[in-house]
Order: sequence, then structure tokens, then C-alpha cells
Amino acid sequence: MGPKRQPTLDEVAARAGVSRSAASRVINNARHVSQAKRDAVARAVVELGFVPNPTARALATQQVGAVVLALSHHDPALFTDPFFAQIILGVNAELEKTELELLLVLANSTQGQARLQRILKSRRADGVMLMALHGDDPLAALADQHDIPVVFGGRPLHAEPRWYVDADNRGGSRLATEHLIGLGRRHIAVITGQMDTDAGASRHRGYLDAMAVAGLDPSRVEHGEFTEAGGAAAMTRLLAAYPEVDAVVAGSDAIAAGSLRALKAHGRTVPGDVAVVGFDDLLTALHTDPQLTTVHQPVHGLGREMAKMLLSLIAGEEPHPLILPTRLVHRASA
Amino acid sequence: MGPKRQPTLDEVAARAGVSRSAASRVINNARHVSQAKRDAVARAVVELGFVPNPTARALATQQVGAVVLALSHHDPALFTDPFFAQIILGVNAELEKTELELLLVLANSTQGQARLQRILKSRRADGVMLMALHGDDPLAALADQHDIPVVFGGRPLHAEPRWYVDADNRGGSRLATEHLIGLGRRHIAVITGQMDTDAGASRHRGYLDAMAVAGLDPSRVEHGEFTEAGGAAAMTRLLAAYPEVDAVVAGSDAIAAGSLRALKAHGRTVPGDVAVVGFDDLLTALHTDPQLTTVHQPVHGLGREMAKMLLSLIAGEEPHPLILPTRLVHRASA
DNA sequence: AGGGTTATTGGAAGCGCTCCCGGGCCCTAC
DNA sequence: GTAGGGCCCGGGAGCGCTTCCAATAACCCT
Repeated sequence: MGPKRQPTLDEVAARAGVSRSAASRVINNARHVSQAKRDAVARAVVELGFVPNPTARALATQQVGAVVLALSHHDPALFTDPFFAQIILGVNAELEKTELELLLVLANSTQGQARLQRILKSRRADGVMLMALHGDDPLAALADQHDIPVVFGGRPLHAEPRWYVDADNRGGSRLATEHLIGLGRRHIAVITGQMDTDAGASRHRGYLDAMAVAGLDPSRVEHGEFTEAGGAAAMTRLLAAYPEVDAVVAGSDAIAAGSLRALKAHGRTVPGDVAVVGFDDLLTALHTDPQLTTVHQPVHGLGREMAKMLLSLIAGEEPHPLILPTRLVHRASA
Repeated sequence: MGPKRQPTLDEVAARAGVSRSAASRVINNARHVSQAKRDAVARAVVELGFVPNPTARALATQQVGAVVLALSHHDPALFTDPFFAQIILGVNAELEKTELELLLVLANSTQGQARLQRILKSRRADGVMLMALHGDDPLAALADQHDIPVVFGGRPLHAEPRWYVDADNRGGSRLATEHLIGLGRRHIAVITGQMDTDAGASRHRGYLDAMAVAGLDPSRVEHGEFTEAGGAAAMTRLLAAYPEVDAVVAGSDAIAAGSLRALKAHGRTVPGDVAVVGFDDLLTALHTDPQLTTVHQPVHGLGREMAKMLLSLIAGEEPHPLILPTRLVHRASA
């Protein structure tokens, strides 16, 4: 292995022939240092390969230099959804511009919850991004209990957090439904995700909005999980209960993919017999057959905006909640 | 917001009427404390809601209480592969048993590389897990330069790191090829992933092994990326160059999914005209049509074992490199 | 030339914790 | 009766950095 110990600021100062305070000022690019000392210190830093110890710095400044991204979900497998990967990528893109590190906390289990609690109480991070909260999620309340900035990704069901970024779920879903109506479909069903989720409930509401305006019957509804399996099962139930359906608004691309499979299994053609539109516009939407007409939400951007908002919060600013627009992407399934 | 400041150990000690040292001993469950003081401190801890400050503790003990998982890849989009999600899930499962936090570093860009460097030099973590190294990846050399445990997930191309965990890529691929041979196929092609990757090269080698034993022509080969698009393109080239192929060994499930798509586009049936076997056995393998016969590698376990190995390294032990077994999963495509 | 700023500078006091050490204490063995 | 050996216990010295402060030094204006 390499060098046994990193040089300390004292050693740098000694080598440069200045006081530790002066060296510190140079490192932090602060004022009140002569150019001569500045150069001397800079040289010593290079020669010694000095890198400031973040722990010591954190202790002195009371700033950790890290933020946490906490993903809360009851089912660990859900994390496999590329949706989360995109979120992480977005967050990371924004964080890369800074010196902040990313702490990942999977808060599904009670284990994970306790861990997040600890992180908050012990100030192990300068801020928190919290995602995917179910209605009863105890994490939602955590935000207020500690003196640490928290931004939500998506809204919890029965609370309006002070800071959040979300996609326009309701508007997007309404768009999708209107598109189906415009296509001449009249027996339009909806397969929602979990209704104890704001995304699930809001997307359902968007469907109701459009159906109401068009004066159509909005009662053909099935609930399921945000998964392919959930979608397939829901579609099968739908077909049994309402054989007349000629279109379905799916709560997510995964759900849509599942319905496609179930539809094919029951001998219905898409979009001939039944038109399907999804929600998310992840890569999955391109890999179905036929390719999915779907509502695009800027997932990567969602991650980025969460990070941005957290950064501005940490900087002491007062950002406003943000709702990102969604739009319909026309492909083959509707 | 909540309480402005967390109580310190001194305050706990004062309230319990003991010295700070004694309080510390109780917190760390060390010996040489009377039961009476133990109780007094415990009570004070609860009353004050004390949680030790990890930063201060880290500074004193020289142990950060965090490890990093670094994912290196040239293309950020690759991170979307559920493979990584599974790795993370596995790592997290093991870490949840400890007090260690997970630092996620996406080291694709030079930005990310520099960041990882900094983390290593400044000892921002107690250990590192490094994944997905291409042949020329500068990260591979990093391990030796710093006095910090590093375990590799998969092997870099031209180096045998001291500690790594990998799947039996060569053996698995050989199994897949043998299966195809057993099926009576004789014009078996291979679509590899990037050959500057150990996984890519090893899986190709497994194919060569089996073909050599059977005395078959192993020259039908195309290279691509570990993606669906790469697989589709490679399959198309394959079909043009060797129209007689009756089977293909794919370097991954994504590649296999791509070939399936290309095969269908060219009017070949699967497994009738061409049998296909994948590698990974992720959820994707279930969502293709037909479902994929594929080599299962324990991705979640890979993550878990990486974490385990790192933990044991941190504990001062000397674990051995680990190669996890792979096995063939029979489904419809071969 | 003199009073008042404004730049530099190093000393020293923390940040909140761990842990070494030496001093009591009590108990046992001779 | 006393010399050892545990056990407790608190004092205090760090861990490596930032930052306040008082002390100089350099500079401006009238």
C-alpha cells in the first residue's frame, strides 16, 4: 500500500514557513494573506500532496460536506425500477458541480428508517432528499423534527411539504386521457398504481378530470402496484369486469407493459382493439411491442432539481416548490 | 424546525453527574463503569435525546464510519441497467447490519474520477468497493496508492487485484454453449460485450472452450456493447455475415433481448430457427418474448459478498478472493 | 506629520469525541 | 498486616482543522 499517513496542515505550514492559520487561509482561499505566503503554501501543498481532512474540517465548520438521498419503499425490488437510477443520475449530475458527497439510504426496512433517523439527529449530512413516500410513511414527519433541510421528491399523500419537486402527474394523466378520447375511444379504463401514493392518486385524478369534461363514464378502474406484474393482473381483472374496454390509461410504463402482455394473452390487439398509454417514458417504453405511447416526465430533471433545491436551501436561500411539466409522447400503442 | 442543537456528551455527563470519560465509556459499552453510573448515563441519554456526533467520533478514532461504492463506466446511461440496482441492494443489505453508511460515487466522468481520488486521499471512507472497470481504467491502479482497503467487483482486464469478488463468467458461458450444442445446434455464434472488459472477454472464452471441445467452428463472433441496442445491431451484422447461424450465445440479457428483436425483424423464429441464450438472469429475461434461457449470476449476492469482504478487510482480516458460481436457467429461447 | 483605516500575521481557543494515565479503592493472598 | 492486584474514576491530551482576536505593519487622507 501507499503512504501510511497523509500530511497535516501543520506540516504544510511548517514547510512553507508560515503559521497554521495562514496556511488554512490559503487553502480556503480566504483574504488577508500576502502573495508571497500564498505561493509558499501552494508549493508546500503540492510537494507534500496535502489534502485537507474532511472530518476535521467538518468538525470545525459544523458542515459535513455530504447530503443524503433516501429512497423509501416497502418493496426492495421496486428499487430495481430504472426510475430510481435516473433520479440518482440526476442528483449526481448536480452534485458533481460541488464538493458534496452523496449518501445513499434505502429506507425500506425499519432498519433503514432507524438509520435515517440517526443520520438526521447526528447531523451526518447537511441535507436530505426524500423520495417515494407512501401515505403513512413515518419519514414524512421527520422533516420537521430536525434542524436540517429536507426536500421531497414527489409529495407525500396528505401533506404539503415546505420544499418539494414533483412532476405534473395530474396534468399528464389528463393529457393522456384526452388523447384517447380524441382518438374516439369511449370505454376508457384506468389502471392506477398504489393509491396511497400521491403519484397514484394524482394520476387517477387526471383521468377523472378528462373523463368528466368529456362526459364519459369514469368507473372502469383497477388498482395495482407500479410493476409489470401488477399491471398484468389488473388488466386481466379489467377485461373480466369490463370486456367492452377500448382504451386504458396506465399508471406507469411498467403497468402499461404488464397490460400489454395481458391484452395479448387474451387475444386483444393493441392499439386496434384496445389503445394503451403509459406514464414515465423510461427506456421500457421503447422495449414493449408495440412501443408505448406514454406521458413523459423528466425523471433525470427531477433528480437534478431536487439536488439544486437542496443546495440552495443549504446556501440559506428560500427556494419555491417546483412542479415539472409532463408531455405526451406519441408512439404506437395509442 | 426542531431543536436547534443536539446535546453533547459533556451535557450528558453533567446531567448524569459523572465525568465525560465515564459517559463515553457507557456510550461505547466499555468496561470499568459501575452499574449505577451506567444507569445514570443511560437515563441522561434518553432524557436529552443524545446521539453521538459521528464527525467528532471519526476525528478521534480515525474511522469514518462509511464506505464507498464506486461505479465506473464510460456511459452514464449504463447505470440504468438493473444490474447496478441489484448490486446496490446487495451491498446495502450487508451494510444494514452495521453502522456504516454508503457513499455512492458514479465515476464515469473525469469529474467523478477526481472525486474518488480525493475521497481516497482524504480518507473520507474506511473502504472502497470498485465496480465495472474497463481495461484501461485508471481507477484500477488507485487501489495500491492509498492505505485503504479496496475490493473489486469483477476483475479489471489485465490485473489480478488482491481482493475481488466475481461471477464465474467463463464457466457460465461455457455451460450456455454446451447447452446449445446439446440441443444439436452446430452453427453457434457469439455476441460479446465490450472486449476491454473482463466479463466480456471471459464470457467469450467460455464459448471458445465449449466450441473447442465439441470441435465446432468458433469464428462466428460479433462485438457490441452490453445494451439492447448493441445486441440488436450485432445480431443484424451476424445475420448478414453468417446467414446459417442456428444459435447465439449472448454476452448479457440486454444483448440477448436486442438479438431477439433483430431476429424477429429478420423473420427468424426463436427458438425454431435460432436458439438464444443470455447471461445475467435479471428481470429483463422474463420480459422478453420468448422468455430467455440464460445463465444466472447471483448479482445481489455479488453485492453482498463485496460488502462482506470489505467489512472483513476493515476488521483487519485477510479474506480470499471469491468467485461465485453461475448456472443455466432453462426457459423458452433455447 | 499625525490620526485613522485597512492588510497581515500568529497565538490560541475551540468543534465533540476517545482514550491513555495515574490515583483511589477494595479484596485477596501471603 | 501489608503488598500486590484487580476494578473504578476523572483529568487531560489529543484528532486536524477553522476562526476569533489582539498585535503589528502598511497605507491613506488632510
